[in-house]
Amino acid sequence: MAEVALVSATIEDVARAAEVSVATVSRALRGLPNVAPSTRARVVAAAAELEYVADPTASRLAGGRRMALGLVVPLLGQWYYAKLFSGVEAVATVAGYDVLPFTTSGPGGAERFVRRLPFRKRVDGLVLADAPFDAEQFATVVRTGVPMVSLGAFAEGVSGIAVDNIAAARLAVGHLTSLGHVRIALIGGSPDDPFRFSVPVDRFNGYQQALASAGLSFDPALVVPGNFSPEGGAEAMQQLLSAPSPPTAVFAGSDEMAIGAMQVARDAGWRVPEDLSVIGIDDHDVSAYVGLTTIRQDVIGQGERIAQLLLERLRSKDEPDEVHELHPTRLVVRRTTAPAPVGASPSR
Amino acid sequence: MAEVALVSATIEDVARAAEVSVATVSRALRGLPNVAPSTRARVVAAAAELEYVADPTASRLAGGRRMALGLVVPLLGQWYYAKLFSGVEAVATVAGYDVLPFTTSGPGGAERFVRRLPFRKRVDGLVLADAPFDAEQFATVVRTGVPMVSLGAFAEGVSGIAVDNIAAARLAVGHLTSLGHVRIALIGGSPDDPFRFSVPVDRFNGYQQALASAGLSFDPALVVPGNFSPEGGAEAMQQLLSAPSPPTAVFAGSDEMAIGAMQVARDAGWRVPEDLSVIGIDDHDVSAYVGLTTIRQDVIGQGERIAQLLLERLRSKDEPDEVHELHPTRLVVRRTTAPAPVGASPSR
DNA sequence: CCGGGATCTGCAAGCGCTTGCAGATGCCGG
DNA sequence: CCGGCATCTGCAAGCGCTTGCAGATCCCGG
Repeated sequence: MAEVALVSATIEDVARAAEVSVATVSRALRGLPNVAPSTRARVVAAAAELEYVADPTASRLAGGRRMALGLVVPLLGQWYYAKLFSGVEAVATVAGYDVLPFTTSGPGGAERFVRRLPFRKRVDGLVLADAPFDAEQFATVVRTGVPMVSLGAFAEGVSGIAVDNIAAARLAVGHLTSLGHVRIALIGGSPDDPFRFSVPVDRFNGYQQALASAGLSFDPALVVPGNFSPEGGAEAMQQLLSAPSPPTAVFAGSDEMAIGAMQVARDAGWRVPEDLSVIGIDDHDVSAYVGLTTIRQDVIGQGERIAQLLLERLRSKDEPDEVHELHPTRLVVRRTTAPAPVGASPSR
Repeated sequence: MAEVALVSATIEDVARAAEVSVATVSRALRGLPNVAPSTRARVVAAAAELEYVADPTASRLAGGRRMALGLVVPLLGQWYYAKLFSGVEAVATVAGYDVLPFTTSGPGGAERFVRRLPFRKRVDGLVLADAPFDAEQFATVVRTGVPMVSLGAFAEGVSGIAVDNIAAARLAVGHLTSLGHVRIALIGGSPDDPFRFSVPVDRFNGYQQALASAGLSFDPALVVPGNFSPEGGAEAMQQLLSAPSPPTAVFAGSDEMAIGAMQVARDAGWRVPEDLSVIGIDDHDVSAYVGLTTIRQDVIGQGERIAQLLLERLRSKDEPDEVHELHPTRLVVRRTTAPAPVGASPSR
């Protein structure tokens, strides 16, 4: 049993114990070639005896690699980003990388992030998730030369993945039109919403396309921002309810907004799905349990994939080809969507 | 406009540009005393011109402090831990610390964590959140000498905070008994559940105390594990429904379990709250929007507080007094609890 | 028995900072 | 006008590793 390690062993202690040089210890412990098996065994034994672990800070300095990935997200603590983080973290950890979160919606927001570029010299690569940057800000970030990949929105020069938001929106709205709905509202992020960048735009486009496919007209009064939160969804629904000619179905850009919206509708005496159909996007952990029809996406899987992409990029010396992957979504029908109420299809 | 910084400036570049020594640059930029104002200005200007930022890795090595906090949680990506993370991260960031997550429920679980002690030499301090360690494992972690604080369960020798789970459970069950409920089920973590450690135990005790206070008898058949997930809550409810004498009210140890339970009950034709009252703990983001009555706790606030506690501990040279803070909870009555159905109060 | 390549190991120079110590300078009161 | 102290600055030794290079050893075929 070893003593309490008030000051823990360094590589030098191990070298002394194994009667080799520190260089050999370093090579032996990291599994590098050109170390005699017997030597390696001796080193490993000494290291174990001393409970030695290499100081990552020193390794990083000497090795020139930070062994850390940055994850830029609007905020932590929201369902989507928490799942994303766990996916990224899982893959990064296995590869020996730490992952450092950077938020762009805290105090100062994206502007502060771009002014400080806090990831400089701390990470080897960056995952930009729904980065709310304008073109100039984006260019500033790119100019740091830090390898990066993007999630949720594609940018020239940067590999990335995203779900096909246009397709997802079409899937959702198509489900509603196939149920006979004619007045279909969209609760999205606001146009100037920093969150999820092009995501709301794509979903809006998909929404319009689906309406067009079904021969339905587009009514701007049925499009309201929802801020990707239950509160925002609730406010949006409030607004829709007071419209001169309210919708019979709502497509919300996230399940959290959908849940907020449903609540308001029910409070106002509308039955879901009899009077109002509601569909979301995400398949949030609780969605199955509130019966919400939704477009499912695999957020953890996206996190894992984007981390892999970044790690590959870091491994390959030569700049790899730019890749833009579209991840699939799936319609999950539950109990918040139903055929349009009869006689409730007004203006056309 | 500076050139593209393929290789970024080091402290030596700045020293050269400002015509001072690297030592002076270091002192000037960090705001240390004994630097002439004019010198400091010159250094700051040079640093700005070169877009210099100190390499944290080098600072850490030289400074002897890792400037990182470890956050040990069962898993990321769950509501509670995501919120916690964001609270910890906010405070740590302001103080210049990174926060590294460590999960204890992934592959290998707590055992792997204790065997590897992956936080060694990487963090200056550790937040143990609902650490699922037995006494021996806990001792091993403590023996590393890394300063630590705990969240969710108190341990001798370690400062920490927690919500008063006994009180919270009493509050919840008291609410139900005051509504006339007599058969009240508890959905908690399982006894051998790694998650949240003493939390389920405390809540169980509070549950029993509240029953006793109301003069109600305790029925072990009404206590089932729920694993702190919606799925677990659903399974638990399934079990309760098939009990010979089912409950009229359910107290779930988390809102996610409550939501899962409600769904199953409703699927089985029970009306909530007319036939079955349900109360949770947490006040999850969506709880307000599904009308769930709950015991609210401020998770982000707990994260902020525990981070402060740890930072204070790191700052003070002398070992500070051990502190055990109990954080308040609050009953939030919504629409899932109601008076016990009449004529439905059987065995007593 | 010898030369040369393959293997193994050690030396020492960093990686980019921080910091204790000492030297240089400037200022004050006596 | 001088000694002494306070203020400012630089020197250089680390922090604990990694890695290019060269020396030492060993083995084999010729």
